[in-house]
Amino acid sequence: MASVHILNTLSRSLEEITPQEREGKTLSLYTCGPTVYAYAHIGNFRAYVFEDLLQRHLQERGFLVRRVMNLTDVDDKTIRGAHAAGIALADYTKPFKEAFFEDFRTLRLQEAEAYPCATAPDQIARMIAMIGTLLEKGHAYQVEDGSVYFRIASFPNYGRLAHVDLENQRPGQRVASDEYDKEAVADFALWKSWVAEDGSVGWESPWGKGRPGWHIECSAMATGLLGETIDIHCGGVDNIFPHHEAEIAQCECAGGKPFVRYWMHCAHLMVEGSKMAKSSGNFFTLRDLLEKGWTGREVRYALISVHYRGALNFTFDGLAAARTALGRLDAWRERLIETAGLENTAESTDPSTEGFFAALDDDLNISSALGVLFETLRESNRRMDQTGEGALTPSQARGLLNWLARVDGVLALEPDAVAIIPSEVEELVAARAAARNAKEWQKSDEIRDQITGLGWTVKDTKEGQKIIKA
RNA sequence: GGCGGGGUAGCCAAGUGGUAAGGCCGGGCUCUGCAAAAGCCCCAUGCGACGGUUCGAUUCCGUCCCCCGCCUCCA
Repeated sequence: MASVHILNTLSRSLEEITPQEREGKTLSLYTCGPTVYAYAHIGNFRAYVFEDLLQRHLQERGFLVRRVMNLTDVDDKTIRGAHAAGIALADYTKPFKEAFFEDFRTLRLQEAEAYPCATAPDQIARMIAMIGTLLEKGHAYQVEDGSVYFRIASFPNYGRLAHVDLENQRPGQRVASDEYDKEAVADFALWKSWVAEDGSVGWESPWGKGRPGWHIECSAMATGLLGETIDIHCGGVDNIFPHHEAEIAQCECAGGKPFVRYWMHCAHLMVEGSKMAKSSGNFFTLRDLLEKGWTGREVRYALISVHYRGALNFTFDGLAAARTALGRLDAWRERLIETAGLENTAESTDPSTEGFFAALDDDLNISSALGVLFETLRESNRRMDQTGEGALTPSQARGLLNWLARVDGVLALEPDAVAIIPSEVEELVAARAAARNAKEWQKSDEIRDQITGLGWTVKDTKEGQKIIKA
């Protein structure tokens, strides 16, 4: 039985992932989702692609993964955006939510079990209940304007995840005007009382009209849907402090149980040496890249092919490399299909191919896994070049295809569905075949130009003409 | 200042106390009417710098240099 090991941010050591129940197979996975005030950029999606790889590999290893991803649809930025647009908050966030799910599918991310929204009435109710509990237990306090803050001094473990000592922290640049009467600078808002800029945004609570703080949103949604102790919690490294630290404080103070067993964080996507961020303006959305002619799976490959804990420099050279590598994989796949023919029985693959999954067991070592994939590709191509002794047999090809199906289950990089070839193009291809048989090369080339003019590319292979969308 | 991640061929990148995976680019060849595609082969005496330990270090230890991130609502 294979065991999956990951680097736990909390312990900073490699740990084997095990279910909470002795004989169980289920793992709960909570992943911080987007704030829907704009289109998510591909830096955001790097985290989601990493989480998708994690989920798929855990499934390959026999676990049942219950994944929840939240959508933050109320915060300063969404309120500001709605206000600027002069529309209701829900109307402002709706198109960004829809776009997010569209991008999600384009990148072949597996569906989560639930996507709770912070503004859902049941979630708001849960947040209010949690805040009430924290107040009762003395972990929170209300200030003059009605806002409620978490009392960090009441939770000695605060800072354990990030390994920070609050005494050594430099004060941040921002000092919000509504936080002047906090007990301690580091105390964070659980409930923000309504102010004029909030417009129509606000919910009634025991502390008056207001809205939840960002941290309590995640705490409430995570424990509400997955239970008081979650197995794996992921996010970007920038969320370790203070967001995840705050989540721990809230959940463990309110519930009294350990909040998360394994914390995993992925490094940033970089652009020319700096972190890709909306605030820096150096970002690309998936839409930007699709418009430039890149496909979802090419972007997925580029994002998935670097280990999640290393910074990934985003470049168009990198995308081009992804495209070429995928083309090789596609050609190999087709060759295997041809070699396998109608053969049903599969010969087991070389044991070394299991190295692909073993590499992922080791904290998702994707580079090593891809190394196995491409070595397998070359070795079997070599054998398909041969005839007679040593040549790849149909049943061996079938075995490799079966293995490849498992690899696809984890990487999800199989080719897009073949585009439907218009009858007009089909006719030209047939005419060209006839011209080629008659060795009328000039006519053949003319027809090829016509096909190209219609937006298709024709290639002459040993098996005849192949047509792909240009 | 505190904490964390990193410096491996033109680019991306894995890895190991015993002599450097893999991908892209580039070069060669094969296939081929041409073109394109594809396949195979080649491509780091070298792993930020300098010391030390060792039979042997890119890998361990020490010192130093450089890059990036977080430090209160950024994945």
